[in-house]
Amino acid sequence: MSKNTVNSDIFGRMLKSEGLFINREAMRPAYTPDILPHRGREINDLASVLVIALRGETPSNVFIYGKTGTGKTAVTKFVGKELLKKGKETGKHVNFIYINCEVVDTQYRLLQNIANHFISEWSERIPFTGWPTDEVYAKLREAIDKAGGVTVIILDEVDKLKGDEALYTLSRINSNLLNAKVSIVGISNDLKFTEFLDPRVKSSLGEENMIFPPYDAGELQDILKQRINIALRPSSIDDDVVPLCSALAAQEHGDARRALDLLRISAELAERKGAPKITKKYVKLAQNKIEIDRIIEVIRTLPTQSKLILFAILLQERHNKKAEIAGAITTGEVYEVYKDLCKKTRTDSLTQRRITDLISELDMLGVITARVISKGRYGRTREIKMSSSPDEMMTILQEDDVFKELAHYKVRGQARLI
DNA sequence: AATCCACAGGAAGATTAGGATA
DNA sequence: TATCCTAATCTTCCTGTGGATT
Repeated sequence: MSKNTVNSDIFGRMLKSEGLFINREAMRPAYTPDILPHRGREINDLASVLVIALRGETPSNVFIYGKTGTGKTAVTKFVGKELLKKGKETGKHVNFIYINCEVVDTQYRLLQNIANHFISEWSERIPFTGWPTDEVYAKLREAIDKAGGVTVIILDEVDKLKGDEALYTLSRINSNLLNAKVSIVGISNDLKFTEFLDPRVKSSLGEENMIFPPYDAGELQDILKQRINIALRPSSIDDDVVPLCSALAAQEHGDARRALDLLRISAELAERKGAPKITKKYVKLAQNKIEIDRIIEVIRTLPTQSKLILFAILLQERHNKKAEIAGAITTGEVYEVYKDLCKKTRTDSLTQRRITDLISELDMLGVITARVISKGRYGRTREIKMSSSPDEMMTILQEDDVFKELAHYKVRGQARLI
């Protein structure tokens, strides 16, 4: 935006200006396209298990594994949609319920959710809380039986479900039904998930297992191209952008969501800059933005103690820079500043042993880099560095009330050896 | 070659928080 | 509601160590 434009009717002008998008939604993770490239096999496999429902019989329970962004959710939703469509065409009674267990994560809420799917009357619905769990279960049985037919229940991210009792209850439900049939499709990105399950649940849930392999770079390219056709204006993208996004996402275990995010954010950044084309430059910027957003989110959800440590690191680094002290920060320095911060905020301080662990935790989260080095005669310690953008981190930390009173805190000068 | 710093990081036990159970 | 259980957190005590210095 140039400085001499008038500030009136900003939205009007923004709407009029040619954007890069035709259909922004098609780039979002939640969007399910009509064609899923390179997932024909998986669609077929799942469908061949579930067709049985259209013959009025109970399909085997299925367990689907695969890393994030390998199309598990998209495939199951797609097959579900087709199943419902065919059910309607052929007059067979088929129900399809999709539940994300990260949102609905307790036995009560799971049963309540499924039951409410069958109950349209608001007054009849099961409340969020208040009923004994077995009563919800009874109501659920009643509702499913009344609806009849075959019900396919998708449990996305089953590993997030608290306790395996919910799964046990559900896997047994068929023996309590007279008029209806239920089969369960569990989705998880944790391959080791079933190892910790009750063996009874394990055998009943894993009648059929499917593994979704990650996409390779070429497949990712096809996915991106397909979305680009729907989402973007023609010739609004450089030829080398798609290969780049695909290659970057392929490095991260072939995550299609990642590739799409990268492309969408590149497009958004390019559009915001008023660029006519998405170029490599914007992919780099997008990558950077994703990383910063991730770090910001991590910091925001950090426990107070870790925030204090990070704050101490930031302060010490700022102090060192100002005093022109070369070299990275050490654990001991951080601990001293940290203890002082605790005193100022009247927080209980932890021992240095624990701080050691918390520092390596911050390192694993990618917020800082902490490498063990030896300074010979002067001991062994961790060399702590900020990964990037300390100013943003500072801003985020300051959202926390604990830091309100530390706004003007200064690290007192201390003599440093070496 | 021996010393010794300034911590790393393992082991085990104590404390705490949160959730399940009676 | 009380109490019991478990997993996570934290402390205490400890041994180990890379390499500049002596």
